[in-house]
Amino acid sequence: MAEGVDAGEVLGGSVGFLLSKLGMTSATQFAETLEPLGIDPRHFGILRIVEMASGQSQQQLGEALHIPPSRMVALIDDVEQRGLVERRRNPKDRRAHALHLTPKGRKLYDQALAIATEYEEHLCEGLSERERDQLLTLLHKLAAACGPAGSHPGMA
Amino acid sequence: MAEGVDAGEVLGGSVGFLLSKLGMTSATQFAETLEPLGIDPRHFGILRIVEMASGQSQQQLGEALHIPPSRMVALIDDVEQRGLVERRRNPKDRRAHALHLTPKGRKLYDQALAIATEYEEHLCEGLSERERDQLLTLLHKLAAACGPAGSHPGMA
DNA sequence: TATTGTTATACTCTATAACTATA
DNA sequence: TATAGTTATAGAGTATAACAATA
Repeated sequence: MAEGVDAGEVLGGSVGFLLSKLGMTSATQFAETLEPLGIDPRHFGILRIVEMASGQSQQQLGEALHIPPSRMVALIDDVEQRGLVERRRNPKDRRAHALHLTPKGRKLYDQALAIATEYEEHLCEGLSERERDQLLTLLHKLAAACGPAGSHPGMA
Repeated sequence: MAEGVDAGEVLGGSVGFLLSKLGMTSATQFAETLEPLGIDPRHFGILRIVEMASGQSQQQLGEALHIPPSRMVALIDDVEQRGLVERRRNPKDRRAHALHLTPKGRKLYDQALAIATEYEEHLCEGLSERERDQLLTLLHKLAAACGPAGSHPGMA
């Protein structure tokens, strides 16, 4: 039998350990809820930033997300082949690709947002409204101290 | 210029997003503080579980951590070559390796624990004692709802 | 000459499954 | 025959740097 060993619950009193564990678990679960849409959290991140900053070039977005150019190619290829994002030639600078959501992309982004909201509810369902606000506040405090804002390191 | 795009701060109101982002950031930072010791968080996890469950076999520990046998080999090879963990033949079953910390391994584990504690302090230094307790309580609540306990998924 | 996007190469990490030695 | 540990192989994902088109 394998239960001579009880893994884990020693560092349960550590914020860092819990944060890292919960962060990974919730990210995995979120990815699973996104699966029916055929995308993963990184695609979601791309759709989100293209929506926020329509018409920007690949490398501009890549810089904002700390993704190297060569990786952006594959990522954008991916969402483009699904008909979610469109590469348009910029007439002012024909080297650059201006990125835009297609109608299909916008629709799917909205669906993904809805799923994200739903997952957020699920994640927090053990918490009262007040506890949830507290948690958010505390996490923001931590985030402020924990390195210079920036985007989600999971993209990079 | 690349700052036409302000990445990230839209989902800042999401517990899931913050959790995942902070978890990854803190894990990376913790790995960096461990670097002077020549180990990373996974080695630390191995040392920790060997310390907790001395004399267990590779596969018993692997099961507890959800690490497949073939990966355990490389991991244990690693800590053994550094003289931190010892594989002893079990006379009762000579197929199995009983794992033990060496004196050097124990010393390094203690050092790593000290570093972990120090990093934990650093991580929480923006929080009052009371806030820190609150956060810990809230994270535990979340953890209870978020899948069946288990060990840190980063090991598996 | 510098820059956007692309491609090619090489490297790391991992899981799968074959293998050995013991049982 | 079944199990502990090991090794071999193949696949995914990635960064690096060379490359083409345009500026």
